[in-house]
Amino acid sequence: MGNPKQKWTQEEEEALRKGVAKHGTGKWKDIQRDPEFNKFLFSRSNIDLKDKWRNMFGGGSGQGQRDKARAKIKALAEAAPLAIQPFIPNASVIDEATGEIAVDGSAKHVDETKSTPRYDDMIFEAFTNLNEPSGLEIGVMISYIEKCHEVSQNFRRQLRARLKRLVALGKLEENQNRYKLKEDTPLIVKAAAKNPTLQEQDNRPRPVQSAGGAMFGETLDEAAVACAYRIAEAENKSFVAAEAVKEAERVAKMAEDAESIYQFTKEMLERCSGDEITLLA
DNA sequence: GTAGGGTTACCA
DNA sequence: TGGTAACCCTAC
Repeated sequence: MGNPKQKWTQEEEEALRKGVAKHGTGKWKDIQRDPEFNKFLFSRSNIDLKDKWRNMFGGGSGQGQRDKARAKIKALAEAAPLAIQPFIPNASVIDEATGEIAVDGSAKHVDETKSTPRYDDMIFEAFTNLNEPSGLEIGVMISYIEKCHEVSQNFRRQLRARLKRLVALGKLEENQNRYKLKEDTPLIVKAAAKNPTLQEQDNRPRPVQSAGGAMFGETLDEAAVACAYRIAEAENKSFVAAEAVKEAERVAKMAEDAESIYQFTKEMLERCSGDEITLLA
């Protein structure tokens, strides 16, 4: 890829926006071919259009909606912090004086770490807090980080890249899409040293809360996250439907206007063709 | 033809 | 050095 990058101009972006408004997302070829926009987009391929739209708004489904989903998940997590991370051994929230897990501290911890820490910190935090001896699946890690931190648009891509990088650096090991901290990674040593019982806790089965407890073999954490996702997903669909209704209403209004103009023009034509002198206001 | 993940140039 | 945006690749 030695090609120099061709930055998008304001005109191109505007043409893309209008093209999407006219044809909808996913109709990149139609937009690109449309004579109205082609004069601005002739140097761009349909793929370019798709990529640019993804960069601008996070893809056809709308990054804004994905943000809303994330916000929803976070809101749920914050609304019920005890339900979401009740018993997970967490070196960050262990009371140094007593050695006990400070459950209330988990919410505080979440708040304190919201200020977009670096990916490495987030990754290691996930390893520490989710403490999975068999390795952490990337989806679980993403859910956890999205729940606890403000993340960028293409956070998932960046996270994957970062994980690969850490594997390459020998800080992590990957096995069947699960990531584990290498034994000699200082973080684990540090966490274990802080709380000597931590390693024992690792091997314990996760306790299940009786009130609305975990179901079907999931941990409570996973169940809560899955639940939050379902709700967010449903709300997304509702939002998309509402947008579609708005769009339909807008098109109907345009049709109505067009009809008025047509009637007016027709009337004028009739008057003019009938030798009638018509004054326009 | 499109979606989504990966790669890389560029910038702060 | 990390983040972003443009470009590339591949599966569907």
